[in-house]
Amino acid sequence: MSATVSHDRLPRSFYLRDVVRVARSLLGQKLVRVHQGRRLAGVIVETEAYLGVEDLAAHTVGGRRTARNQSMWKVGGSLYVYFTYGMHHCMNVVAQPAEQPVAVLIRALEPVEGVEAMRAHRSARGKIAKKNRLLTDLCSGPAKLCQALAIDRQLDGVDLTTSNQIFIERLRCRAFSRDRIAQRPRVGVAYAGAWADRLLRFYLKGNPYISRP
DNA sequence: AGAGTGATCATG
DNA sequence: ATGATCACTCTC
Repeated sequence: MSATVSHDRLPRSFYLRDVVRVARSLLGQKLVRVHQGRRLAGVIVETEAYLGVEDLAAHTVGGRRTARNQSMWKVGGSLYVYFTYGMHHCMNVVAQPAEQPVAVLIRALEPVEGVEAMRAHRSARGKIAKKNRLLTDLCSGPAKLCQALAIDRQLDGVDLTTSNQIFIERLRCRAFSRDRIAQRPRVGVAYAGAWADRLLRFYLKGNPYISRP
C-alpha cells in the first residue's frame, strides 16, 4: 500500500445515473490527465447537461449518430471529445447506459496539479491573453481546460473508469447541497428554442474559477 | 462587437 | 461537391 493518500476513481455506477444528477455530482470531483508522465489535474467547478435526442442543443438531437458524436452513444463513463470552430476541443462525460446519448460538458476547473505545465500548454497555442496568466483564467472555459490538460480527439471514446491517461477521482462522497449550486441556462445555445432556457448549467456559487460570472 | 479557423453535416 | 454552421476564445 502506498503511504500517500489515494483517492478512489469514480466507479461505473456513478456515471450510469441520470445525466442531470451526474452533472451536479461531478462538481467538486477531480479530473486527472496523465500526460508525459505527469499529473495535470483540476477540481470540476462548472458543468452543463445535454439531454439527448430531444434536446435541441445536443449533438445527438433527433437521434443523430455520426462519426463525430458516436462516443455519446457509449456507456456512461465514456469520454466524448469534439472539435469545433476550427481550433477548439471540448470534453464531455457520457452518462446513463449505452444507447442513451446524453453527456455532461465540463466547462471549468480549479487547477490543482501540474499548473506550470498547464500554463505552458496554454501559452504554446498562439497568443495567450495576459489575463490567462492568472490561475483563475487557466481553465475557465471548456476549450481552455482541454488546451491546458492536452485533451483532444485522440482521447475521444476512452473509458474514464479504466484509462490510465484520463480519469476522475472522488473528492466528495456526497454532491454539494442545492443551495451551494447555481443553476442557469447553458452557454452558447441561443439557437435551441425552448431548450435554450432550460436550467442545465451548474456551477459552485461564488467560485472564482468558473467560465463567466 | 468581430475575427479567426477548419471539421462537420445536411443537402443536392 | 458545396456551403452554412459551430456546446469557443481573444482582442478590439
